Amino acid sequence: MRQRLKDVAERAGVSVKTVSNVVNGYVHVRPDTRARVEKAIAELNYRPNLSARHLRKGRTGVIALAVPELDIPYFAELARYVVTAAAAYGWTVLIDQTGGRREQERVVASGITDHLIDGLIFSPLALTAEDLAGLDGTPMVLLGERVEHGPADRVVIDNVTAAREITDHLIQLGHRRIAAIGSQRTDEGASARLRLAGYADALRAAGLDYDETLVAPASAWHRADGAAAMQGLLTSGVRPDAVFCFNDTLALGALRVLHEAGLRVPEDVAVVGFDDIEDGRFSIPTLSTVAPDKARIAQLAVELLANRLDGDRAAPAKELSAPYRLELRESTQTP
Amino acid sequence: MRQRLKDVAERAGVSVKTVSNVVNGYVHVRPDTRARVEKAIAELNYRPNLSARHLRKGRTGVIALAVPELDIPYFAELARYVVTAAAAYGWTVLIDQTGGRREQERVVASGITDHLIDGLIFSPLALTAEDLAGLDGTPMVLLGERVEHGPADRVVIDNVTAAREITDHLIQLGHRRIAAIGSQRTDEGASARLRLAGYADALRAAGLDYDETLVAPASAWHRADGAAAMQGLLTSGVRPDAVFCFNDTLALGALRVLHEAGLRVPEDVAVVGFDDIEDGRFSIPTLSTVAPDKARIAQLAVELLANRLDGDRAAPAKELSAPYRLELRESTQTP
DNA sequence: CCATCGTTCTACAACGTTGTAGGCAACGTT
DNA sequence: AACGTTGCCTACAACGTTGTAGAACGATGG
Repeated sequence: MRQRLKDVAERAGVSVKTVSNVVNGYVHVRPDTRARVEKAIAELNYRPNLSARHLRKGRTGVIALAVPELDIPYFAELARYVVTAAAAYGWTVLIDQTGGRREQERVVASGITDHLIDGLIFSPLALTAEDLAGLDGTPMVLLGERVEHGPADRVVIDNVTAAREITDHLIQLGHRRIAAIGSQRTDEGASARLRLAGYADALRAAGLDYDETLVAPASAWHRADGAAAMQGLLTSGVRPDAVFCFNDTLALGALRVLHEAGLRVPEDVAVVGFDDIEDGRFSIPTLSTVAPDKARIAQLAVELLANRLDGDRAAPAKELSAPYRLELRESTQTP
Repeated sequence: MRQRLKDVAERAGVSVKTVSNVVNGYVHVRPDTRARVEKAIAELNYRPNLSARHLRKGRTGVIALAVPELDIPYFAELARYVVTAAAAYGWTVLIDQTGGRREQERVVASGITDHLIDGLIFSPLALTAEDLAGLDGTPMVLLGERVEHGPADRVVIDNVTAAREITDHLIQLGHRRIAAIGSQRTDEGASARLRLAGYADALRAAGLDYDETLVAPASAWHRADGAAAMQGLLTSGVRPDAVFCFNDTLALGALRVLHEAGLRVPEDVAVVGFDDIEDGRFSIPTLSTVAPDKARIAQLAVELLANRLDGDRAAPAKELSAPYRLELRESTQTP
């Protein structure tokens, strides 16, 4: 059976509250009493009941991270960093998968994990600012640009500038017919919109035309979608000499199709991605990409949450920006 | 502020318990009362406090999944399936990363998530049966062969047979100098030991010698470790005509090194992996592998946990086996 | 018309924890 | 010797929920 404070108290011959004081490190406990209690705790293998503690204190020590899909490497890597960053605050992280579906995201946001968690780090795909309005509950930190002007703290990276820079890298290398893969019609694609904007900026700055036939949509951003989009570009007859994929998994799918078509990367077609997932460091060829500082994103998100929890919950929403850098590898440069 | 049953009760003009009955779908509530209560719930946006409910009922509706690392694609994919399978039971899944460190695994097993979770699905790397003995707490389902004859339910796949079959596939193709990557000296590598045994079995059955110089250890099973091991094999001068990597990420690392060495796959060296992660379906070349039925593994694990929670907690530990199949792709066969 | 029964609802206690208020020694100060 | 102060400890209440016991009510059967 599970042991309670009461069991420990009886065994140590003290009151329940004294045991509680020992467990919580309260100062005014005589050394010998403390020792007796600690002995009893050890003998009974006592563990506090977090639900009861939470009920009393209003804190669980658990935060949630909600992402669209765990088997998208970017989110898996991010999850790892969040878990690490949260550990510094003694927090456990509960990970939620929304599938990117608005309904599920709404449920998460409005607190399916009701009262079980102290706060939420949330990477929404489909959620709107309205869904978030009127939410009074759990403190929340948003990742990415999906919800602008929302009521919650945010951590972002400068997608437009990053996309411009990586596109510019392709231009510097002499590429002129640069395709883009990953645009999205729906208004769900906030990242897609910003990266497309950066891409267009770079072309304009270099005096290149923005050619719609070179822009391939991708409803989701998996390898298979990248493969399909690349296939579409090739069969439609437009012949890009470079491709900017809006994330790395799209790029890996594109690499695969280029390989099957007998085109060499980077000699015939250069390819860049976005996210810097581990796969891209070992793919053939290795993948040039925009590398957001995921550790920093996670750390900032956790810090924002910590401040919100300890500080003023009504303070105006803050927005922090995390750095990124370009990782230039074989897919744009011969070794 | 957060709303409680009491607030709803006052607004609806009924007792607290009646609101509780409505929330829990108790039958004997007059339709008009129920409607009034539901109206009040909606107006106040009431959400039950799970901690309080748990304290009272002894159930949280949360289970934990503990894996070594989330950014190992196999575990990320598995996590996805577990979350899906658990949803069928109305459970939320809390995901824990142990890093494969024994100390952390011990903490998780002995219930760091104390009383917060109803059960635990656990994929240990370093834990021993002794660590688990004497644990009376949370019901647990173990994944994999790490802990044999432990006190908990298990879901496994037949690693030895699977390894034998994929090795045999290489032998059937005419390969004779078949290397293995991923063996482990420490007793932590239960999967490694079993896969190595299957590999040796296949060689023996075909009348081939087991050559120690062809067996490369890998302390962890990341891409970088596979790359290092493959590099080691190549520089040591042994010249395998095929490589069995004990998981897919090792294989992807090996593919990369073979590519850098100018060796063609599968013409010069055939490569197989284990796990069937998504990367292997898009790598260049695509990767032949053993494909464990991850969805089934997750489903069985969740079912075992459900039975344990609802049924006899003292019943003898059960062990279930999940199927697998061979996925033969380009890395062993020219298209 | 009364006893009985089922339905609908309420009051109370309890889950395990911690904050608050307070008691009792032992101590130092006047 | 009387006083306040400090250290150590205990008793009690409360967090929000649900199980149990039972009250009030109307319907049913004899």
